Amino acid sequence: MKARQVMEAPGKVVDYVYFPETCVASALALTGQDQRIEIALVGCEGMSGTTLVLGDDRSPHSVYVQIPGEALRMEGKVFLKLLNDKPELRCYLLKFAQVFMVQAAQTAVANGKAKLTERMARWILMAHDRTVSDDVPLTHEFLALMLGVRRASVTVAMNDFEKAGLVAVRRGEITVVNRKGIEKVAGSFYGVPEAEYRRLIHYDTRAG
Amino acid sequence: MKARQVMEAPGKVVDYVYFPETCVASALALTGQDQRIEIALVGCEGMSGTTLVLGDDRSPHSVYVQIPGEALRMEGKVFLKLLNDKPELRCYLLKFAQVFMVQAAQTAVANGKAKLTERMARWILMAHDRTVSDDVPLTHEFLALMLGVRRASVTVAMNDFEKAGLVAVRRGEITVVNRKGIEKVAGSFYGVPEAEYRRLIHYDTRAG
DNA sequence: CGCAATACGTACGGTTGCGTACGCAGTTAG
DNA sequence: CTAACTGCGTACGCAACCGTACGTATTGCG
Repeated sequence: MKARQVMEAPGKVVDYVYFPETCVASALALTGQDQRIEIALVGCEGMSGTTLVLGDDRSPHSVYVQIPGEALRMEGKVFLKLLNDKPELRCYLLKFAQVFMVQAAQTAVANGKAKLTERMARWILMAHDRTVSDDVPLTHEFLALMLGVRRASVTVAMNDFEKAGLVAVRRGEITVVNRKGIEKVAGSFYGVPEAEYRRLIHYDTRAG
Repeated sequence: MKARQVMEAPGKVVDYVYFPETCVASALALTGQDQRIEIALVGCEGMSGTTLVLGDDRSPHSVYVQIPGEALRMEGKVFLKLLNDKPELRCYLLKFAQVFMVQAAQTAVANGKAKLTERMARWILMAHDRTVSDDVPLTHEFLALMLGVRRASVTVAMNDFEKAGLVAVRRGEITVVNRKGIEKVAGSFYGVPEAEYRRLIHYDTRAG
């Protein structure tokens, strides 16, 4: 999967569901016109196309690849058949849908109450959880789109992070240096969906 | 149901599911410590306890009555049995879960990109959709909690709304006067979950 | 190798909303 | 009746972030 490759488009029928292996995808919510913001990240812990699990056929969000890598995909129709044949699969995937919802809810809290640095730390941690290396290939421009802020604000905040020894920054790439430190910055804005995931699906992320 | 009566507490097992008739409930997301904000409103169009529909037994949110009124309730265990016996019921309720998720997602967008006046207009409309009269009994203090802003900010914004002839304000009560006008203020931050609801469940709200 | 495009650094005034604080009015309780 | 409480109006300095803009460094491409 290449960067910015589309998995779901808002209002469109979901033709394929994707199960990321090493790539990471962003789910963006959008208003009727223009305004958009990220609500969740999906990596190997989840899937795109949860709307099918919930019995709908169209996506309410825009989902696309944020960090390139590999993913498995399946035709929507085949997936639906599988869901019907294997009740335990649906049961499992419903739990991921719940985690997804919790992630969206926590994003709402963060967007409403957290400062930019806290939100950015949260985002870096979520991305880090879903990548194999410590490198997150992403431009400030895109991160700004995700967080719904100016590109320049990201640049300034990221430089502060670098000065504090939390990350290393190169053109189009961010490297996690001091994860604990970033967790400290994110504070209580990071961790709730991750804990929920562990509780429901019993699988450990980097967060431990 | 009296105001502030609890339907779900975060991390607790959901003993009862509620189906509001004339009351309106708020779902709040909270971080590990203190920070909280509303992510969705639930009225007669939906239910509390969607987590049970998704196969979990604990609530990730705090849900309580915001506007008093009547509601039906059912024991969680009975509800689960019913879900298993009636697949079409589960199918229906999964769609509401999806609408709930979209509502949370749109709240995330609004919290990230909208101004206070836009968010407040959005909230008033959502509450209005779920009440029978045009009166929304609610203090500025509580609305501030919902929106995650200062109480004083709500007061100022609400007075501006009143001066503009959009609402009438009395102690602890807001009356919708010019709904169209409020919709104009909310702009594209209102309407997405409502359209989704109509699409999935074919039921018209006041908006329609 | 040179040019264009991309990505990042920086700056400045302006707006929004915060934190805090105080006063007043309506409402309830003794 | 009066005191306490709750809800609302208002004020002031301040921090965060925006919109806009322009400059610089790196990269890709012809």
